[in-house]
Amino acid sequence: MSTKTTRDHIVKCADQLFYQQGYEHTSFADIANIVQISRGNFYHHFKTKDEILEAVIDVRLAKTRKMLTEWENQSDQPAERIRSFIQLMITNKIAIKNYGCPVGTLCAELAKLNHASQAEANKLFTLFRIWLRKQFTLLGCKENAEALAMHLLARSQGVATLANAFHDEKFIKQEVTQMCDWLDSFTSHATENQTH
Amino acid sequence: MSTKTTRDHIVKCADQLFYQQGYEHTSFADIANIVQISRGNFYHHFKTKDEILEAVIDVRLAKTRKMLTEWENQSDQPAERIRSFIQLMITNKIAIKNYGCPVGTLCAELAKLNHASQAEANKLFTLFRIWLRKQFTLLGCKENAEALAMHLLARSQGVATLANAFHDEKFIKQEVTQMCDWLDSFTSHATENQTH
DNA sequence: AAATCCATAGGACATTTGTCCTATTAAGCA
DNA sequence: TGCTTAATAGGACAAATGTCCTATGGATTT
Repeated sequence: MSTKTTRDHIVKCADQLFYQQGYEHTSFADIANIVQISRGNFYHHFKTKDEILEAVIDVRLAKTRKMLTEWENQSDQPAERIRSFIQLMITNKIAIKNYGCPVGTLCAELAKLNHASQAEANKLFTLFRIWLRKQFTLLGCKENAEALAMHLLARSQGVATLANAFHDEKFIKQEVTQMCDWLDSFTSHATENQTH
Repeated sequence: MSTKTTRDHIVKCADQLFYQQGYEHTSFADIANIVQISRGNFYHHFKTKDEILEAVIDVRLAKTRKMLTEWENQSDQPAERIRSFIQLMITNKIAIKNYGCPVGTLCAELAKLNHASQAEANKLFTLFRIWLRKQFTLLGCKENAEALAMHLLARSQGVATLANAFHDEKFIKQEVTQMCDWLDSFTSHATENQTH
């Protein structure tokens, strides 16, 4: 396998299971089964289930930061960068159809559980939020950048929720096209500062 | 209390708890505690936890149907009816901020659990979907009615998800205003068949 | 070679959870 | 009034879950 340490392997498997089955519905035994490890050994690496969750969130945060940086490096045009964000839904459309958005569903679950790691998980949203705001600012929408970032984030979330409920990937494509069109309307006449 | 039978009371309390804490995270004991009933008596009304969930979903479906009918009776203008749907987010903004959308979060959870009642819960979405499609058709957007219904549904879901994650009701107001503006663009020139 | 430390295994343990059984009480009906 | 059925209470029970302890094996260091 590609992971080096046992700990990394545990986190990787837990990450997947938390996404597919939810955090609460995933038991120690579930993870141990997949990792092929005894529960005793398990406890040697993580003292509590919450600790695993923290590690999973940390990994997701790191991966997200890396991804956002890559998008910035791939193009110096903010519109193109934002398009990378939108296109991510296409790349992950099968997973989204089956399990929803990894960020949205985790934050929603932790909110219901009133879990201590809520704030940490929400940072995932914040990463995208701030990054998008930055790109919209660069696009020339300084005044509305924050609202536009939240707006786009919300639309993505909604699309993921419905695609998951209706098991419909075509809907993702459809909405992604609309979001791209919406984005284009800023590059063509950005000075209007419109929000649509 | 306003409920008549014990069964109704159980369903009412379970409904609330499932919304606030999630289905899996709500135990028999939790419900019994609030209903002030013994677990033995509990089992007399519902043989399994799944049965309670079914009853809760049935109640939600009935309430939703009633609400949609009322919106239709309150106005014969489709645009006004759709506005009722959008405005619902304002009415429930505090609950949405605290617990997200009752429909979206339930469907998302049941999807993760791969629960047998998934399809039944999704009917809640379908009710809104079909109703909205009908209103958009009446508005003169026959070709795009289905896409428009899904689009509006998705936007509502996204707003609920983010308002919950960021504990931000102001964002709900903000987006509701935008959705109303978007809706207005159909009444002013409906023949263009635009989707924005 | 001896000693120390880390990884792993397997099982113990208390608690919770969903489920179910039995006994008692209340209510409707003949 | 007597009988049948429904409602309620309290507890039993097995399974699962998160947590924790102890023992063994292997590796590194002294």
